[in-house]
Amino acid sequence: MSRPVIQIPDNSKPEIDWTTGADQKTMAIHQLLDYFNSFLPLDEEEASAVVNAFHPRRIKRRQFILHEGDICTHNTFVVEGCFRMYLIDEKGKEHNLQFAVENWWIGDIGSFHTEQPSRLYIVAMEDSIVLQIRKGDQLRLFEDHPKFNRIFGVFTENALVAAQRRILQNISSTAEERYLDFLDRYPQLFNRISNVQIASFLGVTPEFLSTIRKKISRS
Amino acid sequence: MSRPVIQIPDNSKPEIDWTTGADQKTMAIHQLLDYFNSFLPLDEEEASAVVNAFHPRRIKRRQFILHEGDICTHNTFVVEGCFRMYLIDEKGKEHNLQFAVENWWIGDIGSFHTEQPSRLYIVAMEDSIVLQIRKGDQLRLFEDHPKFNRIFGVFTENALVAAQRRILQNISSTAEERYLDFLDRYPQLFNRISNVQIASFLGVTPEFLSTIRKKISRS
DNA sequence: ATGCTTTCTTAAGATACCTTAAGGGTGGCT
DNA sequence: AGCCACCCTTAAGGTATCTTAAGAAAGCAT
Repeated sequence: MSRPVIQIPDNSKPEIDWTTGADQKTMAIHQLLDYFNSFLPLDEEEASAVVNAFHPRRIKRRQFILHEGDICTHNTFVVEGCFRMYLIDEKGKEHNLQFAVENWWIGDIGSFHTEQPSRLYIVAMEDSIVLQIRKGDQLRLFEDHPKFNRIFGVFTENALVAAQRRILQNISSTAEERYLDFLDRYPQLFNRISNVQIASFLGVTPEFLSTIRKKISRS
Repeated sequence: MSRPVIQIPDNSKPEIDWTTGADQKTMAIHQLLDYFNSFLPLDEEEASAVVNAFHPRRIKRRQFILHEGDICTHNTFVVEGCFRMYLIDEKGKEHNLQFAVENWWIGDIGSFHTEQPSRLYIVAMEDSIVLQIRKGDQLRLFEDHPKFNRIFGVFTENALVAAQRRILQNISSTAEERYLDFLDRYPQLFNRISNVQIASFLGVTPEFLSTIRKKISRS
């Protein structure tokens, strides 16, 4: 029954063969530069500082880029692919704090900033390509080119607004409302991520999400 | 070094009589400068920029400093007193997103940044004294004195980390665990704020919080 | 003091959500 | 092809939390 039809046209996917040369870094970096430019246009110097500061990396499905106990030393920009960041509680259950797909950032900001061990895991849910910047390089970027202070400041603010929104929803809405809002808000995610993971993000069991979906499909 | 040159009235009592002259602004501002200095020491110029940019204001209990539909035009530093920021849902129920007491910031960052009408209310729970800065003045402060970019960046990051922590707790913990954590985490708040408000912050009804408290007291 | 509002509590019945268990479907791997 | 891992669903019974209602205690206003 009305399971949402999954058709991902693959033609949009820039198939990147990492082995064929230096172009891949160029392509990935270009995507990041476009992204920065959409916030505040960069001049040549700033753009080349970005090129120098970020390093590309291929991540295989199920590969971790952060593990509990590690210090989060990199800030990560997703060029292609899909990640989730989660916590494992005392009972051994996973709870998804965040997803990240193309043009999203991911990392444990707390650990990155304080340099204390993280309690979080970040794992690739698909084969992925990322650009990473080390903390020291990011600080240098901020000092040498103050514009990045502003840009990253806006990212953090946006993340905070989204987090506050989610808190309000968690304390005021039912799981069904949260699920409907998720579908509305993240159309790029819901046909790409398993319901198990979405349930964990919403804070319900997969079984209960299933009954919610059944109820919705009857409407 | 940098302790800004601001006259401190010898009177160490926090009792502020607004009518007796200009000292009150001095005292309030001094508290804010101390606060900034505890993050990054300010030089004289920066300190005097703060003095010029922030305006003191007395807020009476039950008085609003932000109302749904308003655009949040100020960033607010609490010198003395206590506030809560909340949302009213479709059913007319209030849900507390945040509290703020001495040396905390409060405001609807989303509305402040986008200049769109807010959906939130901010109200004083006690007679209070605040220092406010207008958005334009804050931007000017950032431009003229880049250090404030960093300082406010740290504030925002800390707020984001706290918000993420709360999300994880909401999706992984029971109400009792959340309440115990609240007591642990905000000892300055729990004997100052009514249980009705705490319940609304935790996302439970006051009745249920009452049964939680009863259960805890029996241990 | 008298009343009015707010707070906290208690309890009974309802609803949201979880746990456990089971079965079927799909895709990857050999 | 066959097996295995993972995902999705369904259902029964349990727990967490809400709703409604009521009453007692504490603060605030007239």
